[in-house]
Amino acid sequence: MKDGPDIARVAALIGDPARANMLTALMTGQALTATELAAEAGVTPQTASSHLAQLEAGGLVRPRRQGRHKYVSLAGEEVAAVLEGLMGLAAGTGQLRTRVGPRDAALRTARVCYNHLAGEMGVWLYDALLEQGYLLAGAERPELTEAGAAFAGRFGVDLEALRGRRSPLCLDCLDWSMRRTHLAGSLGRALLARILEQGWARREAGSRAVLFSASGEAALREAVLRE
Amino acid sequence: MKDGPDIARVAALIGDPARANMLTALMTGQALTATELAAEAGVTPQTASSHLAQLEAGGLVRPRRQGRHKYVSLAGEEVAAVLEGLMGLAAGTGQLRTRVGPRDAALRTARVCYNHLAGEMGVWLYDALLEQGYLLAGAERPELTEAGAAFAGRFGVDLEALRGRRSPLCLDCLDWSMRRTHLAGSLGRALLARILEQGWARREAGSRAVLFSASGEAALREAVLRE
DNA sequence: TTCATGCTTCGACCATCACCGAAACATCCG
DNA sequence: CGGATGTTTCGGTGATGGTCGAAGCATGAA
Repeated sequence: MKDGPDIARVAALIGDPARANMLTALMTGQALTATELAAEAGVTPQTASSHLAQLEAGGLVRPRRQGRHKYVSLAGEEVAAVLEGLMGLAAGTGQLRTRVGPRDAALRTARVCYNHLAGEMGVWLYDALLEQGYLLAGAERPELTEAGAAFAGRFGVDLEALRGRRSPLCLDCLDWSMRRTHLAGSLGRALLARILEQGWARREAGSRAVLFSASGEAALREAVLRE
Repeated sequence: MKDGPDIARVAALIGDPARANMLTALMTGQALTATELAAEAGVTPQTASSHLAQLEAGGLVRPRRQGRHKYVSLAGEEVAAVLEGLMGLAAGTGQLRTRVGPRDAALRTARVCYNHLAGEMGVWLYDALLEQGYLLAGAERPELTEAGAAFAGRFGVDLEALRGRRSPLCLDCLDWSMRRTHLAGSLGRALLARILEQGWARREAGSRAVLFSASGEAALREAVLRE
């Protein structure tokens, strides 16, 4: 039966190890050049070029030319969410590729998921926002309450600017390590940006890890939990 | 470079058209037999068997043998969520195939499966017991909770008598019209017995059909959902 | 301009894997 | 018991697609 949605085509794109490595590398949210991605995937630039062409045609990544460089980033949050979901499935079947180490622990604690916060801290933040009544879950997408809008203001997020964009304000994203939902969308991205701006946490170069300082973590909890 | 689980393995599983068609067919939540899935995928049973073995090894589907048939269903909600996400990524979201099950409407609605309730009502009852927290699924056999025991008492079931017997209290049984799980075991039998005793439904002579009256159906829903 | 760097296209090689025929195995029915 | 149906294993074939070398653009620097 040849009909049906082209789920196979998209999945086959992700299904190649070289392309999967590229996409995983792009989960940091950074835009990488074609040669950098070739190195990540462990293939020659020729091969990487072919892969990137396919990923573009499949709508998974978005290229941006700058001079003679070609910067590539994930096409959007939906792509990141699907990749995160796939990681959850892979982790669930015990097919971890990396042996557990200190770096893994850091990733589990807090990491970047495309452009928002994931890991234990991400899940905690999501749950806390729900508990404080700032966020309403249950529907197709989470919804920000009035109290939540006020909170965002206190947090230093310019909601009006975010609402003007096309991308949705709030989105659910599934965490592969926690198997729980955390907050994506432009609000999720803005919250992470503020956390970094405040110096509560910093990003490890070339990694998805987000390193909170002890005082930074306390400050975040304080900011979210205060009534 | 290599952080996170190996998504290529899982994605490659979904990436084959035949397997993708199988998974898409399973998105209804129904369990399908191996030959039915072969037809869905448009391949021979031999090929389908190979695909199913891979999907099982990858943890995407869960098999269940009943007689000489092999019923296969999705391994869990996470799998369905990922498939849903992939469908969203696919540009032209295709249509879902709708399979028509049994011919007799009455049998499909409610019937006797050996000694317990099957059909739409049977599946509804099973789901409702889960949702109310009366039943715990997921293990080898469903388990009755304390609240479930209390419910059984209110329902008029003598649990002590049932527990004395050798036959298991709770058993999963696969519905041939819904292709979903419903409750068998001595408790399943006792529940059906009480339903008939209360006059909520009656059996049609010489048939497996169980005919609920409108008030009887309402009474059953009331009894299960109250609180 | 000439050279260097980054990316893409072309061509060919080759491993992987889906596919099916045949046959074995398992289960149910009469 | 034998016959029918559903599922699995095995062996061999064929095709899709990843891979790289070599060469062809494109951009930036000297």
